[in-house]
Amino acid sequence: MEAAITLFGERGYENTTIAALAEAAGVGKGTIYSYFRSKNEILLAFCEEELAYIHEEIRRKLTPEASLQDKMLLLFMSEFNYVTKNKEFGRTLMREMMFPRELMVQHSRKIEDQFIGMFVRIFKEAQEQGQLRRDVEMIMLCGHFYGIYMIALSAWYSGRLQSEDDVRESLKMMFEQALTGLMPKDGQRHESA
Amino acid sequence: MEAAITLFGERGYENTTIAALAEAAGVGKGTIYSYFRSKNEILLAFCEEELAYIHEEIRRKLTPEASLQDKMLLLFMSEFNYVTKNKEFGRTLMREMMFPRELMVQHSRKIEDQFIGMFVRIFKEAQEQGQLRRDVEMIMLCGHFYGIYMIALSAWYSGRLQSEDDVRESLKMMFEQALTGLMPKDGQRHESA
DNA sequence: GCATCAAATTGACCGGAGTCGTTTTTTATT
DNA sequence: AATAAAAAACGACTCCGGTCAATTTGATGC
Repeated sequence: MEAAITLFGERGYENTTIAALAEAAGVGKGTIYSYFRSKNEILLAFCEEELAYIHEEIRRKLTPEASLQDKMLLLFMSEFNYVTKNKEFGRTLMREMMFPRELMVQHSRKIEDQFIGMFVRIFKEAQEQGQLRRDVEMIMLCGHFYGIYMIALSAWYSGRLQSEDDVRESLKMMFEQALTGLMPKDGQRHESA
Repeated sequence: MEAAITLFGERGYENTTIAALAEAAGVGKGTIYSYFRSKNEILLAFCEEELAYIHEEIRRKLTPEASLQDKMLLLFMSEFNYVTKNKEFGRTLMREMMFPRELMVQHSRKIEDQFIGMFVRIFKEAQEQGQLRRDVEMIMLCGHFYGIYMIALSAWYSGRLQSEDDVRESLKMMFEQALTGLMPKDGQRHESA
């Protein structure tokens, strides 16, 4: 793991070979595979540690009196900055997180659960302040917000959103829309030309 | 492409080697790489064709008088069934679609645009019937619905949602919530115990 | 028919992920 | 200390995606 932190940081994930990792760790190539089942598993283990740290940091930055939107924005933009510090690294991570192979499911779940923990805390506060419906399951709320984040991230990877600011603006707008709903308010209905 | 359709169908994407593809097509390995830049590019090209066909089929099934939710459900469940017919094939496709490498961006955009075309048609109808706000950009609407689908699909890949029915139910519920909004209606506010 | 050049084709080759039979180290037993 | 058994470490090897220099094909002009 120490070798991974060093080498992934230095040259990125794809440019780090297992052989190099083994050498840096002072062990044989085969030994690595008796602790990790694949190169991607090393990445996830690596991120599990890193993200736990980052989440702790986010938690400290979160001011309880901020609006739900602002909290979400802070959380996801921190995440975004971490994931996209190295574009190719983040891509591999997100691919493995969102669409894990059978072997990786436990890992990606563990990381997801870190997220869910933070979300739930924030959502409960928001419910108490009357900013969020109480009749929507926590896991669904997570889904709504994370779904929006995923789409924004994906749009960034495909070049539809180009800058960090584009991403922030999109998130902000979509959070607002998700909260108020996509249906017309009754008054606005039937204004068709 | 013909060889790809045959072999991907027979043994799946990962179990098809470029060498096998070349042999089946009756050409050398190198020749393939003068038409496609990578194995994944073959996959995307393959899906571009397939999906165009499937989308045409969906379009035929869509009854104009159905509710927005029902239309979306039909569309995404068709998609879901296609993508998950072969789990590993779908995983690779979704990974490449959502988090494309620089080289693949054009391809994944083309496929996305097929989707967006369908969405826009449906959304316009829904707006005319007063089922959808008019002050939200089309691309944002796409984002909301596709985001929900992505999350559901991801939950299926990570085992949180186990059956097709679980996925359908989740989609249904989340569409409803996205339409009505996650904020409390004014009446319900401040009912905290 | 022949020469020339561009385009297309090819498969030997390369690098890296992952496997496996062998060797080394550790632990347990007498 | 000697021996046996279990665990850990190892790196040569396999497999496959992708590259590239060499070769073949085909078009054009004389």
